[in-house]
Amino acid sequence: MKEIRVRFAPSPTGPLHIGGVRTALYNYLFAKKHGGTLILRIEDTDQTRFVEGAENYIIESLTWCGITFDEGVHIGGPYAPYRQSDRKALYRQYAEQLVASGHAYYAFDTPEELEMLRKDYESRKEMFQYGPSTRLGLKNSLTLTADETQKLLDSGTHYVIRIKIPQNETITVIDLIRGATNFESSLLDDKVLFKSDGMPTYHLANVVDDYLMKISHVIRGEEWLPSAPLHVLLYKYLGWEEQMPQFSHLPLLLKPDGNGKLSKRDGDRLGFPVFPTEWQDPKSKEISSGYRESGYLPEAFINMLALLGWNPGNDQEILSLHELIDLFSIERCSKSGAKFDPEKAKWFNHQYLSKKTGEELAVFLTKQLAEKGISANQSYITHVCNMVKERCHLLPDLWEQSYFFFQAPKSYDEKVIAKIWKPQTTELLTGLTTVLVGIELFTAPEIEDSVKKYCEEKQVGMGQVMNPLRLTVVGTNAGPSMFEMMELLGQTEVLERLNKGIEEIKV
RNA sequence: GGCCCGUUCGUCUAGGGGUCAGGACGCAAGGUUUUCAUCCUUGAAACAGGGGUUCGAUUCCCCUACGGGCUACCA
Repeated sequence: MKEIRVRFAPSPTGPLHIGGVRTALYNYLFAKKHGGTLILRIEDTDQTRFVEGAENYIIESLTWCGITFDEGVHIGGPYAPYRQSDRKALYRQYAEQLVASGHAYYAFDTPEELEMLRKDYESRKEMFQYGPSTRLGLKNSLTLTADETQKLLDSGTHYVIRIKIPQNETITVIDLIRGATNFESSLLDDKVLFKSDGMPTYHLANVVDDYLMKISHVIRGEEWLPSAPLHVLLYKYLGWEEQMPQFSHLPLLLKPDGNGKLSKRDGDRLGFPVFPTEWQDPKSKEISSGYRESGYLPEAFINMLALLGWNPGNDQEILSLHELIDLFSIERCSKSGAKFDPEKAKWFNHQYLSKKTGEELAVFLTKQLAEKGISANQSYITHVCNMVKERCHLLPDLWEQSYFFFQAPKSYDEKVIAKIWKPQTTELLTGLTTVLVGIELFTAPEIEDSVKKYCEEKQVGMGQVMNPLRLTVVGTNAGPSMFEMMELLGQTEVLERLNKGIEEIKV
């Protein structure tokens, strides 16, 4: 069987959004599943769209996701270089080979001429197509004599090389997800393969590199399906039909609301990240938020993404990277686009977060505390994490759910006071202080015991005491188990807060 | 406009000629909890429409509608 070699081939035109990450992920899963090789190739044939730092961003954000490559622009490999601009010298010969074999031709029309032609057609409500029906009326090596063509070439006139699309052929694209799709060649146009700046277009570079790098499967977004017949033709005309990779076109990721494919704007508009990690535009300096910075765990992020357009065929939703590799199959990818759901992304993160150990989470909370100038000992922080982790969805919740372990309340929630602070509360709590002072071993069970006894003595329900007590200790009516919390805070601290509360809370 | 792809609860989806059309997110109601959250239980919620084929179609075929993608010397 043919060796499995797949590639992720982004353009460094900006940060990679989650749709791109998913494409990378599916390539990764496919490669790992079949013991194959995953390659990172940078497709930077359009130098006008180059964005500083984008390539680096792609590498770093995928690394955060846990997606690793076997060959690529950042690690080299047997088919280096892996950046198309570094392979520039290589493409011209293939374009010229196509001209020589009669499957392509030189075209000398300027962009301005073509633009005018398009406008002209448009005004007649028609679409201009550089193809079989029009190419004989344009300035190219098909209409010029060999002499004239040569003269233009020699004089340094700008030219492009276009594919000569055949007249009445049906081109079949076999796709592992969608099956066979037929395209009529007469509806295709003579796409530019080689640009006047000496660079190939995507179509040529992609086919040449996939061939040269022995790519066995092309897994890419659905937006490439319409140009797949062109690629099939290229393999055929270059004489590489036997080595043509198998195609899979992934469905698109759509906006959570409304219609259309997910874009950067949607994130800003709806308040969720569309990029794996934070990105700052080098020109506008505008910052786009990332999943990492928003407090998502990479495992959760990847798990969520994997299930957007693929599923294992059973009800299991929480899947480790290892399980994903094990279960993945390209045939189980869905055909229709998936609307992205930010709420479910949070749910996934909650699942992973609550299963982390206190030690693991302490690393994050320690960092958050440091930013606020708070320090505490590690075992205390670990304890706190264990106590609050199940209440957290995103990493910043660690602090949101536990701040009162690190600072006494500065104020008390008015609404809660109104609801629970009764006329006899002050007296009840004052009595409680003497009970708490008397506890020798300040542990949760001991405290619970004493408080229960106290309530029985006073003939009041636990809530009468516990709710106001929580208010004095936390500042509001939220938080984990009071008794465990008190044990962790310690007798002195609890009494201090209690006394302060009794002092300050008046109805 | 043309070409191509698609269409199961609001969303992600399973299923596939005879099913109570299953799960998850979200939502609602109960329960647990001294509180909030978690958690547990329950509930509402879907086969786009019309024609075929068939004893039977959500499942197969066709048409329509709707959605999406592409239609650059961008990728």
